[in-house]
Amino acid sequence: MIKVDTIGSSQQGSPTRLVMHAGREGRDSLQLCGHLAYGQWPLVVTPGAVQSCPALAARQTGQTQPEEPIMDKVSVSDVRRAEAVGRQVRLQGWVRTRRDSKGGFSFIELNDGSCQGNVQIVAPGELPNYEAVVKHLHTGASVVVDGEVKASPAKGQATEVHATNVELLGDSPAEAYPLQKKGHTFEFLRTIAHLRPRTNTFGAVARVRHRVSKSIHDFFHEQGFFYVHTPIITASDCEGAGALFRVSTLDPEAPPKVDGKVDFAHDFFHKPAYLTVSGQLQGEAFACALGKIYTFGPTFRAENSNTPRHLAEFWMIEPEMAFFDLTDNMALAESFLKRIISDALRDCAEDMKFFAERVDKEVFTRLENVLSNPFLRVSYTEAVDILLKSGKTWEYPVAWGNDLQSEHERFLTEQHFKSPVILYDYPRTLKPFYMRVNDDGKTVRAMDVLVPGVGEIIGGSQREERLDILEGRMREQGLHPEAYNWYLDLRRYGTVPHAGFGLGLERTILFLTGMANIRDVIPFPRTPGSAEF
RNA sequence: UCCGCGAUAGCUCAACGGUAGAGCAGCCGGCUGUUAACCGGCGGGUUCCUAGUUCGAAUCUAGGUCGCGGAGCCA
Repeated sequence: MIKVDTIGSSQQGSPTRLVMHAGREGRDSLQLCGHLAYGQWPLVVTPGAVQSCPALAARQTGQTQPEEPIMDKVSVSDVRRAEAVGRQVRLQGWVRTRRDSKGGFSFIELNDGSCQGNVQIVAPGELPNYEAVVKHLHTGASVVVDGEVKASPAKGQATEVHATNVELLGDSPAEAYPLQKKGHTFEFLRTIAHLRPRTNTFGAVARVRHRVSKSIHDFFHEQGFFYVHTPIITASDCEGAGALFRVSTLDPEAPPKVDGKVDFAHDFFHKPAYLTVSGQLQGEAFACALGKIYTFGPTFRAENSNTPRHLAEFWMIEPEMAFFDLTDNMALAESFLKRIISDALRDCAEDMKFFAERVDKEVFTRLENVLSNPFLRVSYTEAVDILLKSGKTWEYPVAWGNDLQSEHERFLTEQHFKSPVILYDYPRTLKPFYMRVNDDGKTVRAMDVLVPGVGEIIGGSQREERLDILEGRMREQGLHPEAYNWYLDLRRYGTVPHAGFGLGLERTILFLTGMANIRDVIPFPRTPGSAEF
């Protein structure tokens, strides 16, 4: 008997590298390390498992390996490939559906989340538990299946697994399990957010979301950026953007008071504290030291927004670059978005095909259009001219100095240009203090990237690096420069031109997948009045 | 927060002041290398809550709750 300590393995589908410490007693351990093709290694083990291991015993004693059934623990994704034919495998997953044949056997559609598709298990009537277990497998039940991968004689799949063993791990009573073998509305699935990842759509969303997250890290790493973890709790109540969630350990029933007001000097941080609405200011500090950085983390807005595009808790990516001007910033934003799209199309082909067929027929057209065309650069002033000359009647009036509304942005990107558009140089009165003032004195170096279908997906700017002008802008907006002392230090000591932007992860996933509601592209959405699960 | 729409079987919906139904799924049976399988049968309801109008309310009225869409705020 051998106690397995650790196992390392390479990517599935390629030769497997196993590192195994197998101690017979105490410190008498053996590390095996080598590149072994599938089929050579008859182990189905997990760390901590105690089991007999003839192959390892053979290695230790120099004997040849015994002949016995060879089982590789593999994913559904692996066995659906034609190359898997002939392999003996162990699969673990959840039953999607079962179809019985009076020929005396059953088909089981098995999914383990590794990919969009299921693998068809052929379970013969000869299995000892066929009548008792297999014929009562319900949607949602968890099973272990051993068997041989064979080419499928019927249409619909390249391979199927002929089971030699089917073990039920956890039943899923059909009369109670909410997920049925039929389409459900996203609205209903939101009420069972803990089960919805088991559906086609939400599995696909989760895999695309993972791929996008990885693309973000890959892209920035390759470009020489450093990932900086900016704080989630902030004690500066003056970040400007949006309503804040308060963080406090005071007793809400009886907070300490001074002069009738809550005395935050007795609170955990000795002052009022909040959940972050942006890591940008801290990001600037690190950009002004490391050159190019990005943040990627959760962000919180306490706004009472009830729309398919807003969450109270969402994930945001905020790159910040020293020695970048607005032009550099736009170029980065464009290549960044294009990279995310092309990675997803290449590496999530099956899931993207699902979205195109079942969620949004336009998704490929839209993404390919974005990939193959340069993003247009249009100044705010030009955009206002276009809107004024469009002959359209607007619910909100268009005039230089007015903020652009959803209807204006949608017109520009969806009807007028039919392409992603970067709008830049907005009136200074519309934008926050940290954006760099242009020589005209009227506009600031802001940019918004608008995409068809979603609207604003990126907002950014070149930052104001001149101390006196920055302080003036703060006062202009009713802020106290003293409260931003550390931020102003970045301009007092070795100030540099720099720029950055923010990208909403969930809005990016909406854009990529064609999903319509932001609550359906985050695992457990938090919205006003709703923090279930 | 404002405007609009909605809430009926596990799910999706119908019933438009007069006995609450269908499809799907579930259960049972039949049939089949099946694949959103198909065919037959069966069970399944506090019509969101509270109050009101009425001989009678799923239906009309008022208030509330929750959900969805549009707008604002923004990513």
